[in-house]
Amino acid sequence: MSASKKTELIEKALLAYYKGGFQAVGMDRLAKETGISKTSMYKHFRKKEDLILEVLALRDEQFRNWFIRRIEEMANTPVERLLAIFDALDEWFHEEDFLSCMFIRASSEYLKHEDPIHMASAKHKRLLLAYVIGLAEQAGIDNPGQLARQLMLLKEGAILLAHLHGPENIANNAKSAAEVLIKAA
Amino acid sequence: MSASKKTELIEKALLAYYKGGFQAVGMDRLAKETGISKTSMYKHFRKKEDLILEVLALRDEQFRNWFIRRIEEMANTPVERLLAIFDALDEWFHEEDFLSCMFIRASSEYLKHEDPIHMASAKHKRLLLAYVIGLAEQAGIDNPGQLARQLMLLKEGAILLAHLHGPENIANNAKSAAEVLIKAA
DNA sequence: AGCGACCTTTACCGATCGGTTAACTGTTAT
DNA sequence: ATAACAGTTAACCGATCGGTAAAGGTCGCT
Repeated sequence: MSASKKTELIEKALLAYYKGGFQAVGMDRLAKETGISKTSMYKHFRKKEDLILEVLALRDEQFRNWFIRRIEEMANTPVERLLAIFDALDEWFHEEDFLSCMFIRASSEYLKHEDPIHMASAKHKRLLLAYVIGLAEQAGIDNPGQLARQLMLLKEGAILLAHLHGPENIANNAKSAAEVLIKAA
Repeated sequence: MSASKKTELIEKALLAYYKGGFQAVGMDRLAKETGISKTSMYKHFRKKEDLILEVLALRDEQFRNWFIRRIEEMANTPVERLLAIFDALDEWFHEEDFLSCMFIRASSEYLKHEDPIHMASAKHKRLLLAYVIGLAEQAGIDNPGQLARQLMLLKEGAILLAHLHGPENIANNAKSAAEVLIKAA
């Protein structure tokens, strides 16, 4: 299998896991859906966990790229960008196949803090937090870490409730809370 | 099996699922851990899903009782109680075996909106929201629904990040955001 | 004692799980 | 022609999955 085939496998696995869940999608089903035999998969990944970790690495890159690019397209000043976080979320929530955040779900399926999959999920959230802290610093806010963490609370809560109760008004509600928090900071 | 035995089974299943996850804990393992044979279990539950639904019903009752009681013990005015939400969360996050919220996890394992387990999780969150709306109304806040939903965003985000990054300062951070939101409302 | 009704246990079902073995195919070098 | 090699495949492994059937115990009742 070529390197591009490996990439293709990871991309297809990402879609299958996103639609169906990590534990629920087995290696046989993955082989059937991707058209790649199990033996070929296991040439590249010692364990299922290793494949999942590569899937999460791809998703981390994809999502952060999309999220940050979208925010910077939609707003130009740091403060506006802090608010644009929630406009980007709103777009995401209204995608046809939105099924929560892959990393939230991963940490719910792999519960223990020492689990590599759990740790990868935590890392993704930390990287996003770091970006938001950067925006808060550029905005000249006192205690940018505190504001950024509060906006992340709103963001994670919004993802959850958009999945549980549907996307209507969730992001907007979070955005108006964010406005208040930013003005106060 | 007596009715009390059935209750005992549900209680033990709750602990096993909370520690290990719904999909990861199979019926055989459950039978071994509880000392109750599979056949006996299937006398009372047609499917595993039915058992999970009863476990979630118990958890819903347990958690909401504890949460509301704790809030009302800690504070007396409606506004103070809106803030005490986050003190109660802080206690929860620091429990030794805290492993996120059972309903968040359930909705991450059973993704589809039509899934009964997913729906039970959504219902739990709606019941909690209703309680918070009640507090906001008692506090005489304009648009109590909006404030309550925003506080719920903070709450769900706090649960997630306490699970992913550890409990330190998460609830406190959410609480100071809540103070700002309440003052503005 | 003997019958039946209930409850529990053991043993089993086919399907699927994550993971491996060994045989097969196609290409290249000699 | 053939040997060596890489890449792929189907077939298989023991374990476990959710769920069931049949046998075994225990009880009150006659």
